[in-house]
Amino acid sequence: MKASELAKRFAVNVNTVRHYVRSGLLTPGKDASGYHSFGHEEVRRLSFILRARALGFTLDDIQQLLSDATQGQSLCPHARELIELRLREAQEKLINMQALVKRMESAVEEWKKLPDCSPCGDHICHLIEGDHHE
Amino acid sequence: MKASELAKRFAVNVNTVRHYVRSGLLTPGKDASGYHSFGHEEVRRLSFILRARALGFTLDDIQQLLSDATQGQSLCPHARELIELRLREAQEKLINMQALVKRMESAVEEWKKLPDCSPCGDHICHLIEGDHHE
DNA sequence: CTTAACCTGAGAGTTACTCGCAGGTTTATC
DNA sequence: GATAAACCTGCGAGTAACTCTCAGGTTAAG
Repeated sequence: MKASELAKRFAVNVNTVRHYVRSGLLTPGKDASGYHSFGHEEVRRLSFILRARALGFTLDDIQQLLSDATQGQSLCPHARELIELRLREAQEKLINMQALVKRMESAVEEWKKLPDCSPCGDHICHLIEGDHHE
Repeated sequence: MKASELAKRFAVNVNTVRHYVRSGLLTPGKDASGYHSFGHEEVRRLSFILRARALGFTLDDIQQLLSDATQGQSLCPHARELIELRLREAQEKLINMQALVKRMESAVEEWKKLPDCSPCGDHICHLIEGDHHE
């Protein structure tokens, strides 16, 4: 199976597959003319990668887990540890995003009440510099 | 005022100030020995940049707004247009983050009920590959 | 006068792709 | 059998917004 076929099968960009090859997450063989040759094992690995990615693991995490696996170790403890770390990070990021969206939404609302202005010696843009979102 | 003093005054990393200089957001003068010299104008610009950044504008947006301002134009219409765009993007990102965090939280919960395993021919990690989060 | 502390620009590293390129391969058409 | 369209390859660079490191120059302290 060639890179483009694999990509189509999983509905991902061919460049994503190539990116995974380049970063060592996938290690296909080569056919006579130098084309990648993905077998069952690689299909399974890509499936694993996409699942893990959807659960918030980084590509580096996934690399570590796959390398645990090839050493025959149980990677579950490692996976549990990593997902809790990534979850904490994601929760923090989520809180920041929520606050940002709120700030943006109130700014848009407030700005509706305010007229346009021109930059003068005192300010660059009274909308952005104003005290309505402090 | 030198870069490090400006950074301290706004409680940002010196490298952030340098980054803004490098990307043309700040254009300080130079003293006799080649050190940056930030005046009132630059202080005001940095203040503007940080406010705008906190409202979700990208550095590129801010660059555009500042360039509107130096041309004496009212940048308010532009600012209103940009913030609505960035708000829509942020809302979408927020929704994705919420979904991700939910997926991660249920995975962590589900995994608590499951034992560790070793990789075998059928799977790499039954936690990640399992159907409990479909 | 030396040394520590500071400054500079430039370059690389971060994340996870995505795109473009030059050059080689395969397939289809004439 | 020639040619062209449609693939494939590795590699380099671009994305956002910093952050870190480096070598080399400057200044303040002892």
